[in-house]
Amino acid sequence: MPPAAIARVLLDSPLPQLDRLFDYRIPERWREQAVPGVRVLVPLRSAGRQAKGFIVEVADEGGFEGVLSELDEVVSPAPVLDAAVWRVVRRAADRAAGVASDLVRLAVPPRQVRVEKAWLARRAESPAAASAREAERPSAPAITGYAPEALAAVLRPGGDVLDTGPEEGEGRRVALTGIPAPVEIAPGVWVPAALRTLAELAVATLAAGRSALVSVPDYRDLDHLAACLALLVAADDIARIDATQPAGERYRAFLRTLEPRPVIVIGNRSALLAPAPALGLVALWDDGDGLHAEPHAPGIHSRDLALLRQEEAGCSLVLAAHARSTDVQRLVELGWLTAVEPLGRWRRRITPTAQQTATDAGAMRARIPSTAWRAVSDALQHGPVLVQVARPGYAPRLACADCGETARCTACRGPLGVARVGAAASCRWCGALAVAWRCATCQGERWRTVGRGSARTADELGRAFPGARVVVSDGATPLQSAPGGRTLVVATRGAEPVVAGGYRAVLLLDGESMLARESLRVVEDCVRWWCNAAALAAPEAPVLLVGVGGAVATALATGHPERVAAAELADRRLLRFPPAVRVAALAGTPEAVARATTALDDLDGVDVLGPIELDEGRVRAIVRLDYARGAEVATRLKAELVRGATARVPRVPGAPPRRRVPALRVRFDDSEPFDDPGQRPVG
DNA sequence: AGCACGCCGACT
DNA sequence: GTCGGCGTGCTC
Repeated sequence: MPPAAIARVLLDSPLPQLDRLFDYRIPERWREQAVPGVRVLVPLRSAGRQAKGFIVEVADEGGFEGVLSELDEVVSPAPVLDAAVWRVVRRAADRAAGVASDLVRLAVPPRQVRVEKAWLARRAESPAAASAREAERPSAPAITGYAPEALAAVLRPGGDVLDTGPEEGEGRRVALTGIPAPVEIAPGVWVPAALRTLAELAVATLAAGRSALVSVPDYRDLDHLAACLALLVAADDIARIDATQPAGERYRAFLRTLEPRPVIVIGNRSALLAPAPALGLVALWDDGDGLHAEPHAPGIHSRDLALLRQEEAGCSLVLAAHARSTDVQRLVELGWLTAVEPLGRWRRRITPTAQQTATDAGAMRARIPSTAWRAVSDALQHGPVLVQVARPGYAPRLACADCGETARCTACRGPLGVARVGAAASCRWCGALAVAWRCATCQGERWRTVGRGSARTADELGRAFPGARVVVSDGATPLQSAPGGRTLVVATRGAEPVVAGGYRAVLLLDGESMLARESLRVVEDCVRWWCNAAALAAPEAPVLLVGVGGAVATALATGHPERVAAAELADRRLLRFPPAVRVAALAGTPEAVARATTALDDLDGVDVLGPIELDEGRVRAIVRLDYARGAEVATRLKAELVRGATARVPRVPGAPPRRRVPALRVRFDDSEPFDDPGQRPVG
């Protein structure tokens, strides 16, 4: 086939009105190199003005009627935008009324010229290397702790969409409950068993000659996963893609995923958009973790990326967690995912323990019921004990000593707290020291501490259990692992370290205040935090949850956290809240928001909450939509975004700088609008 | 975003 | 007569 004459190019621009393919004539000198996936420079509108972009496809004739410009330059012959990745990116952007290039930036790391040149040179000189290494394929490991037949479909090689009928697809997409205990993978090296499971699944996929993508929410998970994989496969079989790496290393890992030899890609969100040949498995750990929600536009959740990637590749999908999210529960109930549990002996029970009313026995004793107190004492004889608390610092909140009103920062209205024993009060949002503080309500000048953070809990436990070493692990300074022996580990939720052999007891404090947070997802978040902490306990160790009762406690006591997800989902269906429906938050000028909601007026299965006032002159409305309406709503909102981007903001005469704030912002599937911003956690 | 095009007010 | 203000629209 002769080289094509026309390149269809995606421009690297965040503007919604440029989010489509532009045709360019390929000049003779670039004919060989102008292939799909390469970075290019193209003229845009006027000579001299250049835009970066990617060739998405080439053709002999374009659909464009006008006169075509010529491509300026093929930046490099490396085809960095993979065709399959492009299809996923396009679909993901369309689903969220977003701009594809925002996702391409996530999928394709910034170019590193030296690294790329070295890679291209190596590739040119040894095309035989790939086949030579075929012989070194790892042997398939067993998947520890699960019935082999439960995961057989996940591990079946092949899996092209075309040869997979509905029956054959059965069991290929799985909601996997993790094994709730740490395991020793090498002498003295302990990791959460669930991450070993993901490593085993990935290696089994590689052994079948296919690539695997594994995405985890945070870096401690990633380190555990990497440690497991390092014991099972060669370093060259693993590509680690995460944003904290030096740029060169990251780009080298990314280029590895472009090679024809199958690879295991690990990382966070970006790993789900790695090219990876012959994709056999997409796996995601702990989809409920907030770190899987992308803060940047267009804010696609890792779970959605995983689902789209799996669908595009027709491969296996594993969404693994200790506690099921309502989103995964929905997919299980739809039959889209098959639930797989570890073999029976691994059911983890969390024992609810009633909160005692305070007596004169001391504050700490009141906070810890006597049964729990005894359990901790006993467990400390045998090894470390984990105490989970809700908040970091010494005193998470201060209140006016006179009127009791929450003490707030004079600069930003954030809540004041005390980080360490004897430290000065400071704002938990902006960090400003509270000098010359006065109560906004009663003008009082003295405050008192309210509640206990990790530091204060550690302080008190240290005194209550003399002879025990106390260590603190919180969001600011998380520990990957903690020492054994007679140790009390006080950790904020999500920052619990792993200890050798597992904790001999786990005490979950502050359940009541964690549940009191005003958030749509508070219950499933709490259950997730508790189950994840419980999973760090030794197999037979007691796990005690203080001060939580009701159906949630019952589900946890019987070892069935998924029942909480089912009940929550049922509630959300009644209320028409996500994930029973999809939502789109529309923020902007009242006119732009009104026009956008009007554009959706005639659609069934779509309703609008609000708009409500935000800050100066801006409003927000929430659109709720049935899943079946997703494509139509996204298309119409995208059209509104294009219009809003070109229409000017009404100008105020005499106003100094004309704000270049877009008239309309659209964000799909973000539950933040349902949460109380006043209780925003920080750090 | 940028940049050109276009249609009304003060100017050599 | 035309220089240039910024409102308007487009980018293969």
